[in-house]
Amino acid sequence: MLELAILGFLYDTPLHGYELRKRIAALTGHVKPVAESTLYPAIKRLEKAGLLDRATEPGSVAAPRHVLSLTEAGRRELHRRLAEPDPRDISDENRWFTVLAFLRHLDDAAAQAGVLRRRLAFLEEPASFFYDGDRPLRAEELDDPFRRGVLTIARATSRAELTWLRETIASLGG
Amino acid sequence: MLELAILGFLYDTPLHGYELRKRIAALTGHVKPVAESTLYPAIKRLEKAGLLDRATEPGSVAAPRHVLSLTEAGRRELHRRLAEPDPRDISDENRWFTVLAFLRHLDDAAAQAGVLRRRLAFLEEPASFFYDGDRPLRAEELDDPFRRGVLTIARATSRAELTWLRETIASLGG
DNA sequence: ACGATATACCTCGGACCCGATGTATAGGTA
DNA sequence: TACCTATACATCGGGTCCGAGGTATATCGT
Repeated sequence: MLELAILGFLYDTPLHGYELRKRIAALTGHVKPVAESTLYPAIKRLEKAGLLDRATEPGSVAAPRHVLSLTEAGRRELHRRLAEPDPRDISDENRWFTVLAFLRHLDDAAAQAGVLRRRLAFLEEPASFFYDGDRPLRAEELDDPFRRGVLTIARATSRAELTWLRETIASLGG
Repeated sequence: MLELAILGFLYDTPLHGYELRKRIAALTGHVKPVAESTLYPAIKRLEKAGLLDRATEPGSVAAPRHVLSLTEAGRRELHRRLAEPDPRDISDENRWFTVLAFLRHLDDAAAQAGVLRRRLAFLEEPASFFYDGDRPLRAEELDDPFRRGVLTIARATSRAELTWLRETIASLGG
């Protein structure tokens, strides 16, 4: 998820680590903060894998900046991660939102629609958080008000997203 | 999140690891699967910390079961984790849902309302995923249909949850 | 002159997580 | 007979993540 965000932001324009940190904080930080001690090693990983280039520039304010840019391999890797997301990227909303935030970088509309269709299939499966044996329970069947809340919220999300997915897939010519 | 689920399920009734695994899979597994090799070490951690007791029983079908039950310290720890959730438990929906799934174990209605109020405060803060400088952007201001989708879905979730939170806090006498 | 804050990067240890793999037993099925 | 699935537990290595702490420079307020 973090690596996808790094690749996604750098696809648009080269950035140094500190600026990257601020952009990632703006994107997902209010929900899932990312520590500096997570970001810098992640940058090193991607650099070591040949996906990033580093160019040292004199710092405009303080210490020298390491301006990062995607290599050709990095651009390909971003496309690969967007076109063939991990199952977790589909099911986990945090990761899914990160995919959506950068899906425009996949310039093929059919490939974009394919990714949306995978999320659609996931949401259309009958699933709950609470079961009676194998049968998924509905909000109305629960006594616990907090568990009822979980289902109420999840259902609202699911409805909004299903509507949006179907519209968007249609508008992509899928 | 995993540890909270273990403590939460065992609060109701003793269970062996394999059954615990199935319950956790039913609760959060469709969104965020938990591997066996994550569960068993987590059980050991909690046991080592004195929160769990283990009693070996002959297996009803196959290998002998290790039936796990909460110690008094384990019950206190669950209450503590529910009453004073980590900030991440409030902001991250996956973790928040786990808190909600077991919040009924906190028998004090005022404490329950306090936890809901923390989530309410988080949702009432003006936040987005995308910004123009410091100003959070609305869905309508975005050209990118995928990013617009993120905000559309997030807004639907937020609205449903705000309504539910306010109702539930009121009904708790908060 | 002093401290706080922002910029800009980094390391270390410990905790956590996962995939792969292993060890058994029992039941079904080809 | 052979294999697959389910039950039930566990370890190992590699990787990821975070909090705490460290190193500088520049700016601003007091």
